[in-house]
Amino acid sequence: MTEARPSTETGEGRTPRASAPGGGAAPRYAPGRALRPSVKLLPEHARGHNRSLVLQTLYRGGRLSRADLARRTGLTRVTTSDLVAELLDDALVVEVGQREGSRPGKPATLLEVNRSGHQIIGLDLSERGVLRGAVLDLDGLVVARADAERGDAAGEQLLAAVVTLARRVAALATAPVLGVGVGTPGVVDPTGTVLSAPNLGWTGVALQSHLSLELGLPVVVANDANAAALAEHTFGGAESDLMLIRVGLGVGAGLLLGGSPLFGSRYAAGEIGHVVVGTDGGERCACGKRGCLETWLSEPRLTGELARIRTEGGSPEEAERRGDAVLREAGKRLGIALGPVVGALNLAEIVLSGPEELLAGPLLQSTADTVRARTMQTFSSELVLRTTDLGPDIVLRGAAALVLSGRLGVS
Amino acid sequence: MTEARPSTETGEGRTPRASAPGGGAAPRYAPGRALRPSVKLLPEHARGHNRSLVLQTLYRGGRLSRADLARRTGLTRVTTSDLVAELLDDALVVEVGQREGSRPGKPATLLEVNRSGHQIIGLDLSERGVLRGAVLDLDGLVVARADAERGDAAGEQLLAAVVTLARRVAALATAPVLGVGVGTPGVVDPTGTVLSAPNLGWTGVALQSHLSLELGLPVVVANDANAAALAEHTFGGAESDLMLIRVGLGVGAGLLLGGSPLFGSRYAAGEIGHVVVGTDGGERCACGKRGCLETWLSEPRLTGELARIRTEGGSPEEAERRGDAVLREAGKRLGIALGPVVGALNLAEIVLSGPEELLAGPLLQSTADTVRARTMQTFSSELVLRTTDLGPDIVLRGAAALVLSGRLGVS
DNA sequence: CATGTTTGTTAGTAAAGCGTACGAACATAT
DNA sequence: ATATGTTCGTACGCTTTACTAACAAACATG
Repeated sequence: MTEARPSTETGEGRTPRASAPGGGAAPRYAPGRALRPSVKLLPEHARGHNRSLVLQTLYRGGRLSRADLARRTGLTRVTTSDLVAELLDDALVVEVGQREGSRPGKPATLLEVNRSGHQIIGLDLSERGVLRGAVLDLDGLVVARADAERGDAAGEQLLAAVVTLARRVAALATAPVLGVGVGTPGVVDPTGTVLSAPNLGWTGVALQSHLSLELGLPVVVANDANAAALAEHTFGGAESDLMLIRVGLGVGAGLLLGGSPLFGSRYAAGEIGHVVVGTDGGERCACGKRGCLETWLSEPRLTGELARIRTEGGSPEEAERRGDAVLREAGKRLGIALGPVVGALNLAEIVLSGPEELLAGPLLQSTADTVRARTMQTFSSELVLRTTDLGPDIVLRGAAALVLSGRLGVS
Repeated sequence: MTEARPSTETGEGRTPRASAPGGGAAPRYAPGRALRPSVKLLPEHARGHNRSLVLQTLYRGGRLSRADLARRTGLTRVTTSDLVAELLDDALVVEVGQREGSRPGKPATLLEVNRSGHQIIGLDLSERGVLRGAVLDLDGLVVARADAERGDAAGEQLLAAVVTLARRVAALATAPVLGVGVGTPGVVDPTGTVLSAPNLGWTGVALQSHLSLELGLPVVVANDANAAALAEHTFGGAESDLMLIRVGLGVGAGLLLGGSPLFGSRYAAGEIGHVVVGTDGGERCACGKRGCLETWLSEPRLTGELARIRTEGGSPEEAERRGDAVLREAGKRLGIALGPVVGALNLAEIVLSGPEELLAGPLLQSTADTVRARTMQTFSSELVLRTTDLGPDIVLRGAAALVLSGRLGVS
């Protein structure tokens, strides 16, 4: 079931330049890691890049022949053919018959991404009280699920629970596992170490290397909001300059700029929950400040407020009116916070993810109105502001997108 | 004097894979353009990358031997030697004697970037009423200057004036010109076309290709604030997650994230002047909204306000007190606008550029205080907020940095 | 003076992509 | 039916790139 090796991953010190490892059917390339300008670039890296390029083209373009791929990528038919042979070998691509329609010349052999040849394991640690896991296919669709009660586990104990869940999910896979993606709350560095996640009781937990060692599989770890943003881009058809806002216990954001996730100087990009918004005070926040975005927008605060209104009586219409006012105010605050970000980044799209019944109505509308009223018209007229279509599985699917992106260079 | 060919630059269609063009001593590589995942990557591109890597290492590291470079880059001594030979050939690097000090082994031949082997032409179109030009060395220091009155030239006429100035500056160069960098206000796309610059009366002006054709030199064009941000990073020792705020006629910003400039989905990133800030009204802005950042922070508005206070009389202490209050309020507004951006991007550094007498005192202090009061402590405690050390030449030097980065891969 | 160290270069090898050329398989014109 | 042209996929040889191995030069030290 598991196919890839334990993956020391980073620090590949002395890479043997041989073509295929003895291990058999393992994918041969760890493609396109971020090309920091301070790293040497070998021809074999170029090959990995081109291999990803071919796969990516096929992933986006549907059924294509080798010649089509060559035309689209700019590579030669020869080279393309060679790369395709490798991908066929690794069971990432399959031939699906010949092209119909009568044209002159030899009929083209159509290729497609092998949707059933591999599966991906996704873990979502961002929900309160429960650890969620799933097996997903290469399209990011959930094939099987397994959850685990979190109880009040934290620290080491929680880490063990995550490993156990991952094993249970892995057992559900019906095809070789391409890798494990994890979306976790907190600050995560690029090596997959959770630097700080108060909700989980984690500080400096080397989640990626630990899981990878325990499972013998490649593992990719990222912040849940970043994962969700990637999901929105890969599976939700979102633009490549995207901000995803997650409303839950707190408020967090994931940013995709020019198609690649933003980490920030201390890997804490997207932590907007404790930004003060507006110049007119506001409630006191747990962090000590007054008027943090979370004091207006978090799920507990909103549901609490709505419940209070309902219990206070009054006509149903009156309650709805007051409830909408609360939601609109929350949306307005979000809009106020987003204004400068939209201006500074020239974002193309903002996506809200969280409890649909809270976000989808007056809140979203009010956010949109506020952003438009507070930024240059050029920006706001081209800005798309919407709620996600990916539903509650967004982080699981984002985890899958992490693996696709990290292992295959597909996004 | 000019050495490089007219530079069709983009769209290199059929690149002959021959090693050196007949033209003689021209640098052979146009290095490290942004590696979009949708572009094929050839071994020769890898070589360009490695060449840049060696040069960059030397640029940052001072005097190093070939063996040193090999150790730092991870490349072999052989490969490094080969790349260095090329760089020597192109007069980008020089040998500067042997290493002193008694160690065993053959003494090392020290190398250095050839500071005087090439020069760069920088143009700054962002100042009111004047076009500024300069010859700079590879360290970004101004060697010679030439300015031109702009008068009320705009559109075609202004474009011609820019070409004329560029020619005058080029005539001042005393070494082969590596390229021409231009910092211009407005929205600039990556091909160097000015999509929109109201101040200059330009819409869709293909500045890069026009200049390049006229001058027969490689040309790089960017927004002035982006250029300034790059200058701050390359010459000012700033971090690689940086936001530079330019206060002048309006307010603009340039962003450097992870060391590379951010363009935004419509290439309009950094346009924060017309973001509404605060929730308490404010003056009406030329753009029609109320409370735009520019209504608090622009140079005309601040100098006007200060002049008004001074003419209104009162004791000097009273005038100073009231002047400081104006500056503090402006700083506070900037801080309010920056809060969400700092939180969303986890910036490491914010640099202010503009009239020193306005920015350096209470304004800066107030901005810093406000940002700290309105963002998570983790962020603010690690955030550096300061005015630039590069002075009024920041855009010229940024233009030079553009050329260094675009032509040599050095930043 | 022998030995060890560091530097920089020479020679040979493996990988990657290109260009050319070729057979296979099809449509269409004669 | 045959000839011609087109498109697809592959085989062969070449160039570029960076690697390994080996070596001479130039120094310090016992």
